[in-house]
Amino acid sequence: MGEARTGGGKGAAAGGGRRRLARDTLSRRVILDAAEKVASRDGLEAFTFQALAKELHAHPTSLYRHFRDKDELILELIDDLRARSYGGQLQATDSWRDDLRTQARYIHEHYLRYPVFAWQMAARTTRRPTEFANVEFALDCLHRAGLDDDEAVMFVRVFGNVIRSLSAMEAGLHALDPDSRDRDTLAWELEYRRLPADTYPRLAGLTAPLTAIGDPKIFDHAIDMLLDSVEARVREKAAEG
Amino acid sequence: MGEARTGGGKGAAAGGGRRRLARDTLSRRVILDAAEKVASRDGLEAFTFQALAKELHAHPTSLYRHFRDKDELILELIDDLRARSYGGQLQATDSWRDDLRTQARYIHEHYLRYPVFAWQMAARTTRRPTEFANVEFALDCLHRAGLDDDEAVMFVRVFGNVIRSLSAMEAGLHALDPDSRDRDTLAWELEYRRLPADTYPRLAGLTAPLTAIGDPKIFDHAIDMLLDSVEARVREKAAEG
DNA sequence: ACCTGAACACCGTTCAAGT
DNA sequence: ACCTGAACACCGTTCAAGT
Repeated sequence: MGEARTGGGKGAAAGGGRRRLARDTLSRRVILDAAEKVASRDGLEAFTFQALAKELHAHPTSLYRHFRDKDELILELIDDLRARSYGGQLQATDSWRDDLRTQARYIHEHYLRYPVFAWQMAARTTRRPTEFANVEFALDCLHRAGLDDDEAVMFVRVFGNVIRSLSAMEAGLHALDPDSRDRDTLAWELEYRRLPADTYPRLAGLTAPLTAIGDPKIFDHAIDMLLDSVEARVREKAAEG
Repeated sequence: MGEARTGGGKGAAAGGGRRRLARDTLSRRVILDAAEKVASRDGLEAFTFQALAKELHAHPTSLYRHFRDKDELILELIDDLRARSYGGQLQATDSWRDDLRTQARYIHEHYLRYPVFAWQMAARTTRRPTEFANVEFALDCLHRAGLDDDEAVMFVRVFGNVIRSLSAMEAGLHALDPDSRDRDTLAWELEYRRLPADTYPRLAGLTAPLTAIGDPKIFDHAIDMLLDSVEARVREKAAEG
């Protein structure tokens, strides 16, 4: 909101008397690489076709030859980043629980590395190998744990949705401007504890400070609670039969 | 992306030779009501100052007298909607578990009713009475369950973050254009199950269909698993002495 | 005091024109 | 074929001017 823009200057459009780009300089690959660079360097607000074109020393409208629209570019980029970030890195060990936790951590880290696209990564289905491999891996872990198909199918979804949505929220928080972020964090630590005891007895009586919404510990706790719940179910099944 | 815009036409700006708005027609209250109307009726894309001004038969820039910027308007609106949606509706019963589940459901429904602001509702701290009351209520439930302060503080955060981020994701899915939504849902039900058995044995061998990302059952399952985990902790404490 | 008009610096996207 | 320029229909926001 109103922070300094990179662009502009005063000279002729896009950097003075630049000459025309050599034929076939642009391609999906080249554009995706530039897109990753711009997104990581300048953030969500700055991720525009004009900024991207500038990075490539090209004209904004040239990109339309290679991608139908911005949405197509983003979806493609999401898959590309995923593949490079944890494509084929997951290895099964002899502990299904550790494996699921490792997977959760990979995904979580990936979101924090590319907060710009967090929301889209969480909600869209790309139908591409990395996505397939993730689901396959989680299903395998749950199978090894001893869940049957119905339970595994539901849990893989609960687990996946919680991982992705929590990661997206946390990543989004990181992408917020630092001022509002600090104000929010402080609110949880201080403001909330000064509320009148008659209307908010529990809040007022708290001995420990409230954890802030963006606290990284929350993610690990949530994952562990879900895994505990699976383990309980597994034990229950063992006792039954 | 490219669907019909409400605005425009060809006549003079903002509806022909309209005359000036009577003095003091505008106020925070009036603007917020119009904002809710526009947001629910036309969705996120259409939620602009120009559309809002049109609804009010006012000039877009008039709104700046009453709100510093769009961000301030949205934050204020979020709190307003929350207060009207479940302000003071929560009543403690004799089951802390039911109470937490009811709270989760209220919040979930609220997000689905206003998907436009789902993301902002999930991540921002408004520091207003409805938010205070929600935290107070959840803390009270956990206290009644038998958790101590440290545990309650962490769990209230895990629980709240999961509720809000899952709700935001689901709401965002509902705000997607129907085409991509249908394609995604079908992908999970069909495409995923036709993958080659040699690379994806677990997926290929599934007897039950994969649940789609947006399936409403997921939310309830996630909540129940977390509550199970609290109950287990409570039992553990009781056993310890 | 409150509302409006003109203007600025941006967006994504289309389409005809240059090389 | 591939890149560019001009143009269109928007954005949020500022600030001087009308009533």
